[in-house]
Amino acid sequence: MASALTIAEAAVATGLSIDTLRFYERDGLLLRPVPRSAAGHRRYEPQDLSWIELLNKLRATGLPLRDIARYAELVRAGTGNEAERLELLRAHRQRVLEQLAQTAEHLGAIDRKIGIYEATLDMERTPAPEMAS
Amino acid sequence: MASALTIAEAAVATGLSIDTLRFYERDGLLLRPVPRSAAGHRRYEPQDLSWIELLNKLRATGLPLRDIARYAELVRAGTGNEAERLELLRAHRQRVLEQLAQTAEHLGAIDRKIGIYEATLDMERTPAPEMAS
DNA sequence: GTCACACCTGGAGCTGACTCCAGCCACCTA
DNA sequence: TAGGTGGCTGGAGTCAGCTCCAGGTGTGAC
Repeated sequence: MASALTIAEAAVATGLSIDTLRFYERDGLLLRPVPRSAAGHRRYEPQDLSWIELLNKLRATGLPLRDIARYAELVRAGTGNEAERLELLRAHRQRVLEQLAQTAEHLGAIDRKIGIYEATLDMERTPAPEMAS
Repeated sequence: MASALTIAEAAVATGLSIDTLRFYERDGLLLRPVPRSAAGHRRYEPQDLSWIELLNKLRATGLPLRDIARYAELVRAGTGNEAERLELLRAHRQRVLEQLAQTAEHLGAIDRKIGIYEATLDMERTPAPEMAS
């Protein structure tokens, strides 16, 4: 089994820091305690890494760690609570959509501001033609 | 001049809390100290409110308060630094675009996850037709 | 065997962005 | 003139999400 990563490798693979990986585990954000080597060192298996990838996506889209912990708890509890998991994801999806729309709108305002500065600077570079000459 | 708002009114108008309005002012995020009434109470004028609206958009799109303070500082310094302001806004715009793209991508993954749960629950509700009968 | 190295734990510290509080003042109303 | 309301200040507290640290262990290289 070549496919178990050390914590340093897992950090590179997931884009998280070593400290953050340990912190997430302590906080119950993972589906299980990461398996250990004989020496007690963490060995991340593919299932651990793919869960962390999902976790990263949820976090990057703004789901608080508390909610991710709740979701992990549901998954750990096994089949039977799929409706609640679905509800959690749908609620998050909804917020993400709203946030996307908002951001796009605000981006428009920022773009207009940029346009104004561009015009200002353009005018400086090519001043209005002088009256005589 | 009916158009100057108390801090309580400004809070409603901007969606910020009274404490946050004072905090932003203390931290130099506004273009000027908000004018005061004879009693020393803040009176927000239209120009203050419209700056706060821009501030809100920058913040809502993820620009750190430190960078907003820097931008405010440039605006306060008057004409002559438009290139730097433009640079700041363009850099922010770029990050917002990247973040939008990322979020949209992650949303896709979340949607797929939702699809899986929906399928699971659907199957439960309408079990496969039985063999005999 | 001793050195470096990667990793371990529990707990403290930090950053960003607020939020709350005590103690005070000014205006209005009855 | 007494009480209530709304605002003031400076400073402390809070919360999320990490990040750092001291002191310790197991493993391989020389």
